Amino acid sequence: MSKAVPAEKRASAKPTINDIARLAGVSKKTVSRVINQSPLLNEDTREKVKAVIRDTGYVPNPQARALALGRNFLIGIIHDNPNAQMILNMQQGILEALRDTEFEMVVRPVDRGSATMMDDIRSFIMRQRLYGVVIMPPISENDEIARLCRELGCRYVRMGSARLDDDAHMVASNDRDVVAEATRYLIAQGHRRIGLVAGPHGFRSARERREGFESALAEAGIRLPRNLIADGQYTFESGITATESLLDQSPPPTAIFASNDEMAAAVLYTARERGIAVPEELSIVGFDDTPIASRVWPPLTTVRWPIVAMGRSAALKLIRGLDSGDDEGGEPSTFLSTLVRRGSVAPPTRTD
Amino acid sequence: MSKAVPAEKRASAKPTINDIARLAGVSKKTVSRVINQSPLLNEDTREKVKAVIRDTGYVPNPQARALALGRNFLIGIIHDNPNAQMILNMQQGILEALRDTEFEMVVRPVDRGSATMMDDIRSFIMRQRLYGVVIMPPISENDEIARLCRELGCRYVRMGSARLDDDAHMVASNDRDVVAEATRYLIAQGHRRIGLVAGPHGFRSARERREGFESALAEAGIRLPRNLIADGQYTFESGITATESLLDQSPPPTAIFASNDEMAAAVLYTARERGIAVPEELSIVGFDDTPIASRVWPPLTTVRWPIVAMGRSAALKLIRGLDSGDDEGGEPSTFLSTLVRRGSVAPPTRTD
DNA sequence: TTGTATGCGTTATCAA
DNA sequence: TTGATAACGCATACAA
Repeated sequence: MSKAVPAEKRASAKPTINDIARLAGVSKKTVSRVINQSPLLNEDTREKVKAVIRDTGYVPNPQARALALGRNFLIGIIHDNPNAQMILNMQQGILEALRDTEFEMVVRPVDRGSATMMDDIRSFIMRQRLYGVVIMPPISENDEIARLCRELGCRYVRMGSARLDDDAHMVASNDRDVVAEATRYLIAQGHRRIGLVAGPHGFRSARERREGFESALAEAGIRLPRNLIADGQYTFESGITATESLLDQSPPPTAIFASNDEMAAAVLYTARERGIAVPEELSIVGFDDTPIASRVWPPLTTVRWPIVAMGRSAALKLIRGLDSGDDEGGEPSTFLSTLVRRGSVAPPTRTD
Repeated sequence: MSKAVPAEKRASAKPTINDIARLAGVSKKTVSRVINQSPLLNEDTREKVKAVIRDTGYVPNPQARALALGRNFLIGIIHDNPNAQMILNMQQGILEALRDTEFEMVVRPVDRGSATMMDDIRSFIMRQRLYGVVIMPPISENDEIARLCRELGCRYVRMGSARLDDDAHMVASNDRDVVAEATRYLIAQGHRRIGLVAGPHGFRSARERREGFESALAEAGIRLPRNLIADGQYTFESGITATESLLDQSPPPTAIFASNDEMAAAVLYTARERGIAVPEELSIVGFDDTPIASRVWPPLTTVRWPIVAMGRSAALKLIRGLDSGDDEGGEPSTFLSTLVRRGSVAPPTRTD
């Protein structure tokens, strides 16, 4: 090919694989092998090329790689989560794992109410040729999405409150266990009439937390009257309504476990509104350890799950999937949440 | 689930521009012209090709376009923001603008303390060949980053509390005005000793809010003693310290304006800790209208800025930059924040 | 162990 | 107004 047409390349132009090959006196393919860490390469050649790459500051063009490989170096994060802090913590964990790799993170909020949600996700994955996706709760509980990912050949990891999938596709917390622990803590403080603000029907996390709550009561031989369970939707507003129905009982509960912090904050808010002293007349336990839990007065006893670590692990599962088929000896799949004890729990001052 | 969807979407058989050209009986360049809305095209040809595109469900491959064009269809969002809700609202606004376009959003948190921050941003923009970036406060106040974007030929829009750049590169709120309004509201309630929890030095938003506060006091002829100004860092913890120093004054203020909600929550927290009744003994005003403002008791009077609309506008400024050189008659650059009155303000019960 | 030729899906050049 | 052909930067088969 003649060099009549192309103009003299500017010194500032980004070097390409051709420049490296020319400067190192090898073919492009050899440079490509160095980049992709091919095992069959003479060490001297490898070092020579590496030196040129260092000197020139060469970085492979991700778009060209994406085109040639038929897939992009993008990790998607799919969520329909109202909890901003959780999403950001997850993003932080994922980005920690992606730091110093060629991957970038793209975010896609979805609307579970939308009729086109599955198609949206499909075109998101297809168009961007995503390398993999991390699916956040509660949308992660939707098995359809996991099936779609498999169908499209897109790696995925789901985050959730229980094991919904095999180890390679899951980072889970032990919601049931830790809620049982939290409930035992309330019982140990002397509480017997304990109310539950449950999460929405159909949410696995809601079920896990409820079952943990119920199992701890059963284990202590405490009967749970039906009217001490109020349904919530994980929102502050629904928490208000649920709390009102609990506090209207006679006698009212001396403690309430709310299935997330939003609703726990609503319990506290409602108690204040009614002039009920917390924790003296009413103890409260939440779940998530979002910032709000530590910013209200009194600060809320709650459950903290290691979301950043889960995000990091989820991303590593995705990008490590390259070399190791299974995940044994790799990233953990279950993460232990812990009870954080703050000022919203005290022994009951009233006994019935 | 999505069986009604046209079968062309199968992963195995994605049509390419060649397929469209063959089916339409034209060259690929002509198809390319249709895709890119080239003006010099026979209408009949255009319609014919469009019909084939519709029928096949053809979608151009973004990776190939990125390679050929030398730039990607990605909008970056750069932030170093501790306020999760603000980031998510911004993301929502940007995504609303990007919906039904070929653009995707990629998120990049940065660490202003890091020595490599500028290099991180540079390589982020260069490697991904970003189409444009939205820069969130407070990092948006850094003029170096704007200069870097210009140098790299990357479009950018900054979000901030004041106009730091020209219209095409800025979405700003009127912090100074609205804080003056909030302060006048406190004065109208009868407050004279009003404390300020200021934001960090060097933050433009902190300066704007402080100046709005001071101007309203000056305008009412109220002298602001030096010891009624406490420095904060926009964090809850710093708000605690600042509030303590204010409440230790004698006499203490009857109202406090905190430069963001995190610190306003800290004011409330500290007041509760000391048994000071809010709003009877102490009125509180915050800024941001984050979820926490409406979830504490009493709910906080605060300033709400239209972040979703600002995000939408920022993204539109970026992707509209194509056809219209200037931004006249286009997206607005200034957005009006509003005072949200809740229960944390009341007339003072004590007069000095 | 290394190189050559070709493909990935699109856009740009320039001639028809 | 349209089309043949060459980029774009990298990876893979297949040779050497």
